[in-house]
Amino acid sequence: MSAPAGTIHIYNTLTRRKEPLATIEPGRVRMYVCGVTPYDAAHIGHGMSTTVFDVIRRYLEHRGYAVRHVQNFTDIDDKIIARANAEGIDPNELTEGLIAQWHAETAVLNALPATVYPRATQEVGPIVAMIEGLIANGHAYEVEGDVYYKVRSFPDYGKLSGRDLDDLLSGARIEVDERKADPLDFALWKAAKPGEPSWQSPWGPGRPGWHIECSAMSSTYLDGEVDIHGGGADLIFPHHENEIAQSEAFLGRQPFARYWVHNGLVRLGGEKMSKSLGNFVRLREILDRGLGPAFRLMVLQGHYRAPLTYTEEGLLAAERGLGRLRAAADPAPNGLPSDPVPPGLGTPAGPTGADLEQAAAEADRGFHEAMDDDFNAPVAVAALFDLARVVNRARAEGTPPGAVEPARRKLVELAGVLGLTLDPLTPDGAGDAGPFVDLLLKVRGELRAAKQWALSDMIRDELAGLGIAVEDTAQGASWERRRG
RNA sequence: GGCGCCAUAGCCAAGCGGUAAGGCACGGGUUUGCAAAACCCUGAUCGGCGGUUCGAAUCCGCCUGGCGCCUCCA
Repeated sequence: MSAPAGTIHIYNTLTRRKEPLATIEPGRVRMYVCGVTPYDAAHIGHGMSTTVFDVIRRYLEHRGYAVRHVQNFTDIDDKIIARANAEGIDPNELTEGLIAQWHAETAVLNALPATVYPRATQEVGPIVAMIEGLIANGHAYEVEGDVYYKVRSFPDYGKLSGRDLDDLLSGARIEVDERKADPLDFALWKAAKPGEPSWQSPWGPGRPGWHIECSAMSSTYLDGEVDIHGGGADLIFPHHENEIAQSEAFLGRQPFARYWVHNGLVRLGGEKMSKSLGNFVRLREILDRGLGPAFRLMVLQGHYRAPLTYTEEGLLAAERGLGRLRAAADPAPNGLPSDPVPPGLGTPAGPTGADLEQAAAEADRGFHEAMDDDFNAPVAVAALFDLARVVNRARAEGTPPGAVEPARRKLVELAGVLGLTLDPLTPDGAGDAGPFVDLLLKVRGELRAAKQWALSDMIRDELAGLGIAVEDTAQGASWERRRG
């Protein structure tokens, strides 16, 4: 095992600086990541966010923290109601299906499941209680069945997004609702319109506003105080700003969350990808092609706070790179058995076991230094590639498998910390065709033995056309299914 | 109009004061019956102009070009 020693530093959107991680409880991290509003299929922006926070969580756990990871579903809102109406189904039916799909897709992405997945519709009690508290302490008011948050009552409003209330007003893109005391006030509770799903409340039937559910759920599931509060950069304003206003006004203390962490947004064609712009790629399109791992690597090769420019070319480049890592991580490359020769003994050629152990130690150190520094995954990944090169070179130069093994294991271990599984592709992916491919290659082996090059090459070319890559080695032919 | 971010080799992308990580692609090799895979070699002075400094891609100013938020959004 590795023995990381440094302190983890995290960039905090609130202070705009990297800060050493100091958790509320030693050895424990309370992490709240804003989940989705399930009204449509997940796109790759959700995939990026999921991957980013999965890696953060995995790394924290790797460093010994017990992470309580809460991720919500905001399963009631205008868009859900509109979509359900359009499809002629109940909103619950819509969200149930999409939430099930979400779980399936994030599992394929190899994201660890959250500790808890609370849903807004199942937390109405705590939500109502919080709104009542905000009215009681003067931070909210009711108007005709709606309840609004009084933005001017919270002096710190704007501290997360760096905004000034008067500047916001001059933005002038806020709809004027004469019933609100201030145009910037936002809804905590919306009175039900005819035909809409609703819950009973002291202000009549209605439903929660957009931001209050996260305040209530983080309070309920993380005892009102959060270590890491995360989400996409597009949530900084107004969502997280409003969450702070609600939670800190309600709890009467601050900070409600210590570290605000935001991932950069996926760009497509030079601009932000989003459902509202209509320029999105569904996550499923990538997963169905078996490129989930490549997607993860693509995300990891950029910094989590920087925007990620998504292109098909970039995804395939990641898949190629992943292939190299997989080759190095393969315990029995090209059919070679990984014999149990002790490291450092009688190495006839190539780097010695000691060389490889040193390379593994260097990779380990580089990896942890990078990840400790605000989860600098691209640098950590570079350490993986460096180690992979050392492993492949050693094999090429004749270092015995046993001497290579420690470095190979280190590669698999570190990749695993990032959620990258480096299993070889060979067995899966071809389904029932596997035995037939084996048979063809057996025949081809006979042809090659007889130097029937034209025929044997034809078999190889035809298989390539079917997406099966054949490689000849000293130990015979191996094959794998190409992804992409 | 307000707030903020970015501009690094063909593409993607780290670095954030001491003389440019990594990935993909391209080209040249080694290996191979030929391939593939793997390995080796090869490429940038960091958008432009000034300034600070012994020293700047890294700090400051201006310019140009992108982008995000201010409205639902991971």
